Amino acid sequence: MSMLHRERVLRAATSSFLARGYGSSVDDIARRAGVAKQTVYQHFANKEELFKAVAGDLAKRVLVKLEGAGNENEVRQSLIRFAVEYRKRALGAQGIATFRTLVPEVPRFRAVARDMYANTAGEMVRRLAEFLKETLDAPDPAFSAEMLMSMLAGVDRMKRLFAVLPGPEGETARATRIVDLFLKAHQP
Amino acid sequence: MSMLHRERVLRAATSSFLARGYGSSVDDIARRAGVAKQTVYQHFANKEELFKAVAGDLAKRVLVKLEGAGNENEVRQSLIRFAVEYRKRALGAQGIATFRTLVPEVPRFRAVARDMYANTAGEMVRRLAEFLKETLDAPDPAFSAEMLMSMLAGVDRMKRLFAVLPGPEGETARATRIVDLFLKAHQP
DNA sequence: CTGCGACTAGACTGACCAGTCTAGTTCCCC
DNA sequence: GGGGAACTAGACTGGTCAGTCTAGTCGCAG
Repeated sequence: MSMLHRERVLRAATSSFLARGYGSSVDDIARRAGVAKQTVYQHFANKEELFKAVAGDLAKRVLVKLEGAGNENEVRQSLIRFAVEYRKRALGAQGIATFRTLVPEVPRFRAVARDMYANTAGEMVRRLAEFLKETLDAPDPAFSAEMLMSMLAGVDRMKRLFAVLPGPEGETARATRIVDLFLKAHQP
Repeated sequence: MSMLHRERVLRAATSSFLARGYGSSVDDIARRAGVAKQTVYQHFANKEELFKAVAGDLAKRVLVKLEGAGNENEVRQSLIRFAVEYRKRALGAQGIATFRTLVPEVPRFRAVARDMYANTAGEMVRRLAEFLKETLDAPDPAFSAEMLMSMLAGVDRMKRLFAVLPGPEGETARATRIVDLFLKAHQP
């Protein structure tokens, strides 16, 4: 029973925090979980601990695979696949809601926030850098990785965060255009 | 008297909202302004209106000038000056605090948020696109402008938002490196 | 059948807060 | 000197919320 209820609470808390931020009430979370408020406190010491648990779960959902490649065209294809997938996670409704929920609470949870960054965007940069080092022989792969990630989710994330509708360009087309610009900047 | 007090309230509200988000209490803002709570309500119908006024003021502080240029090296220098200045505003303590304050409240003020984007980052993209069209003859200047803005404040903004310390590289050096990468991608 | 641990509904405390109201002050304009 | 607009301190209402407490239910292990 115990773990089952814990899961229910965690799921309800996730959707509640995503929808209304840290301001969501514990009463509301308990109601959504179909559980008594006391049960919430049986599994989590207080609201902050519950939030940390939710935040940890949420952060993990951003990670994207990045497969190796042989010739030059395969590198491009791999990067495009990566780009499309990463944008799907980072710019999708859930990614944006996650961002909106976590960002304002960072001052309250500085250490946790740092870890979360390291396990998500930071980890992504590391993997991408490794890939670029092997395939493109980039002189500063970490820098290159950061630039590609920035182009994939810089202004476009801002637009979504500020409720601005994205342009008419298709997702794949935009990802491809960005990867090609990136590759052009990395020609020998 | 009237305007003087209005200003005091606005300034106090700005620093309060920046420090604690929309959750700041009106009592607190009035106290910081050295003013009775009633006076706040004499100038702003309610807390939401006060927040909108503050948000409008805050947003305007991001805009950066972009001066014209003649030969190729001057273009580079102009872009570097722009890059350094833009990063100073977008990534400085106040820029980050502004971001943290506004982002979670967007759902509450969708229309205002859209306008704010249009007047700041959006306007910036337009000006930059105009500049790139004239100086670099870029085929899609709006896209190029978005990519430069993304590289200037993509991953680096994320790092600051998540309390991750930025690397040891100096601000000017990083801005220069980004501009050079951008220019390399736009060679004919 | 006994005792225990997880659960339930719901009441309760203490705190905080937006917004209103009262009663009185200060200052300026007519 | 009279009137009005902006101001003051502070009390008050009605609401929300985190976290605790009570009293009781349910199922299971010994």
